[in-house]
Amino acid sequence: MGTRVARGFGQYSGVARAVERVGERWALLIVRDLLAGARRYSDLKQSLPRIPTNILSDRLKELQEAGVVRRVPIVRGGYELTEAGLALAPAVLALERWGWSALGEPAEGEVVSADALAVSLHAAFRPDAAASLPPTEYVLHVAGTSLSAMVAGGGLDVVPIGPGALPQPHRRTATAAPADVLELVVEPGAFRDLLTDASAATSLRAAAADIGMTVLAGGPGLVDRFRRTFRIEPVAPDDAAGAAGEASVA
Amino acid sequence: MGTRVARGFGQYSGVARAVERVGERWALLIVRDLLAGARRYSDLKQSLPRIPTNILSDRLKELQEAGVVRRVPIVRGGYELTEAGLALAPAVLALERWGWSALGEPAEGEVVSADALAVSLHAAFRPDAAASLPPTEYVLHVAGTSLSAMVAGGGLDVVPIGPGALPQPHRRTATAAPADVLELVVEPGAFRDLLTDASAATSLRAAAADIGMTVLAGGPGLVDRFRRTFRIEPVAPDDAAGAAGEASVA
DNA sequence: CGGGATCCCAAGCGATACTG
DNA sequence: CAGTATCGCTTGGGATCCCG
Repeated sequence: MGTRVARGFGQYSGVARAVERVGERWALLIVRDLLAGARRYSDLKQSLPRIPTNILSDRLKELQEAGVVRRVPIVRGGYELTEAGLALAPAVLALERWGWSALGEPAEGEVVSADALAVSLHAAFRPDAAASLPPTEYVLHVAGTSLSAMVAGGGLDVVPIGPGALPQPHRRTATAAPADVLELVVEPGAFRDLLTDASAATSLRAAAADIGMTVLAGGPGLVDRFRRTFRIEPVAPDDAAGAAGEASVA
Repeated sequence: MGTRVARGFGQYSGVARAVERVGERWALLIVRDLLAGARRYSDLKQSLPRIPTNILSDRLKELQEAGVVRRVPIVRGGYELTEAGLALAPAVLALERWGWSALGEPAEGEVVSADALAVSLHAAFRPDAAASLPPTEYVLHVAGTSLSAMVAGGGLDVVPIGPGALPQPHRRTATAAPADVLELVVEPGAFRDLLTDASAATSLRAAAADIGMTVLAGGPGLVDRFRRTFRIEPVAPDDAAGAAGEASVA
């Protein structure tokens, strides 16, 4: 049939409703990619290489029925988030932050897409830290994909670089070119270390080459600026022998 | 087999990892209930009436492997969240808030559990608003379950009422009895209206009986205080004819 | 009796092939 | 390019059964 009557959980609850709408396999990854901007069917298929085409088709239909996604009027095969879909941003970014704590090294065959990277940057972005820093452009090359993150005055704007399909109405308002530009080539694992603040805190620039990162452009100190602008707090590793009394939401 | 090798998405990404760990059907609802406190197998089975017992068993095993859940040392059949599991709170609460916007009326046969209710209150809680209000206890009776929410100085503590299993180490520190106590009996739909701030803003107390709510105890004004303390912003309904240019995370 | 494990069937998922 | 159709395989659902 394709479109399927969502199997409920029999609960009158917020998360139950949320999971009914965006909890099917692949659905939240589609939402994540659309959070980076409107995309066409083939764009999604490319940034989600392992999704079967029928599943992508089914999910897009279901997400439309759920009021999360709608078609872009003019563009053939174009999809974008509705208001309700955009409202998922806090939840998706929270999951993104949580997922980073478990992100280990990339497994065999795992890819990094530009959209995923863009959302990671949004999840890691610290507006208040950025507000007190001079405008900066960060150009990142990670695992074959490239993007540019403009940071100015507490705001963040990420756009993919390259033969970008679907010209976005990116409101990168013609601000004067930023004084500082940092351009990095990083391997996925090194990118995680960059954001996660893990081990190499101070010796990072020195050991840059060792951990899979090379600075193409940008003076010293810009890497530190990046790390103050983008950071995800790691979660304490699971303690098998934790003391008692642990419960309840913070 | 039971425990299953998690099917990956082939993505090196935070949300992909998150969904691999807690994205299976029912998993996030289990986490939600455990966010309300440690629970036993039978407690979970009761608050999730429609979960097949084998699925509950499988999920608990998987969540343990994922480092999200661990067994409670002494209690037989007791489960609780690990540090990593607790770190899911922001994501679960964000999903809870989003889900409320789509929560409509309860469908036939849908239940409301005390744990779900407790998480809803946490999701709706406004610490800054609460900080400027006098300490208050809210006793809610919704669809057969009851709970007490203590609000004092920007803090919230929710405990179920009744023959509560698994005596929680609830750090409801022996604060002096709150000056004000509001006790309500609300139907599920009315509870949603209470939180969602929807239509009946001012005429709420007058129309209390009409919308399925009765005040058992508490002076006038306490309902308004409740609504200032607990509120979830609704999401604009999906506009099928929205203008162009909508994209990117906020 | 609470805490699970086993079974079977239906539904969802994945891979491939195919069409407007 | 943007999907639809088909076909095995895997998972979830529901009932039953087992074990301490």
